[in-house]
Amino acid sequence: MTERGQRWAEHAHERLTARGHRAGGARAAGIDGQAQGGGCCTAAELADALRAGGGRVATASVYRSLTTLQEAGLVRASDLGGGERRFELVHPDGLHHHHLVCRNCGRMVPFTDEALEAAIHAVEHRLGAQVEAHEVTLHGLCADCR
Amino acid sequence: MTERGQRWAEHAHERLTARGHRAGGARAAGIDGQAQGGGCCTAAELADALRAGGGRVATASVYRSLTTLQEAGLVRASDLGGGERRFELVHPDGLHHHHLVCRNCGRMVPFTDEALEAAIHAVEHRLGAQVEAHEVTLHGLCADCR
DNA sequence: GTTCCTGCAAAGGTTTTGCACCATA
DNA sequence: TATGGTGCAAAACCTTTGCAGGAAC
Repeated sequence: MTERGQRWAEHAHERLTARGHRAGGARAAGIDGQAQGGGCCTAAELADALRAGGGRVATASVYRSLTTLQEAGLVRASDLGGGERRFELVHPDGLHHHHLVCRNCGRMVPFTDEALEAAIHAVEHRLGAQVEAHEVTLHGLCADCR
Repeated sequence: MTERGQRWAEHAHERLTARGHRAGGARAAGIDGQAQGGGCCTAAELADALRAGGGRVATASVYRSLTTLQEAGLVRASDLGGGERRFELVHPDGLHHHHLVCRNCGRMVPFTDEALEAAIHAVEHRLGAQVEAHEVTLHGLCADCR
């Protein structure tokens, strides 16, 4: 697990406890699994990962944990295509990234870009809207596969 | 149907014929339904629209038509959340738009933005990737609901 | 001890597949 | 006429919900 993921996991456990939630196995699967997986996992992947480690967890409970994490603003659901919902970490420092999905190797390459964020902010102003979240997904070939 | 949608429908029928596909009822539902619906419909909506007009079409066939349209580069699937896949028109002039999804009224507000496109193009270059398609989705409140 | 979380099972929804029939070219 | 598209039905898939048991506080 990356140090950044570790920090997020601690932050997530603390925030859930502060909100009055209890700590159980499925919650650990949701949080620690996300932190270890880098934060772009499906519910089934998280459940499988915990079961592979000897744990016993129901996929349904992972969904429930992820719903709780969403409500607490700790993860965000995103459909990158493929019919399955993936869940991303929301870091306390506010930094977030977007994704390039490679159609050859299937990898998801995360990236950040200030100009992109600025452009989105400008669109928000121009439309008179109030943007609370946004996602950008690029489809094509990653640098390795090109 | 808008004139732009009309042009797209003719273009789509021509391209499918050129690719050796035959014209049937479900294909008409896929193409004409998309053109009339403005190009942001689910498969079920397209099937219902045709059935409301007295036609008889299976939802499964609409899915098959949409798959064919995707392979021909005439529509693009996008998950805007909500668990259902929506299909958007791909216009021959290359112009495309993105969406603001209002969490209050549920409306999808389309928009275009050159600075946004430029920023994405710059990201593509910086990553050394080859971007073939991209989508930007904003979530929040539209101008009316704010 | 009480409340909430969890596992299991079943239901719900969307999308895909199998197969025989029919229409297009 | 031969091929591919179509409708119907069933399967497959992901996600949600109900319920009783168990764990956390």
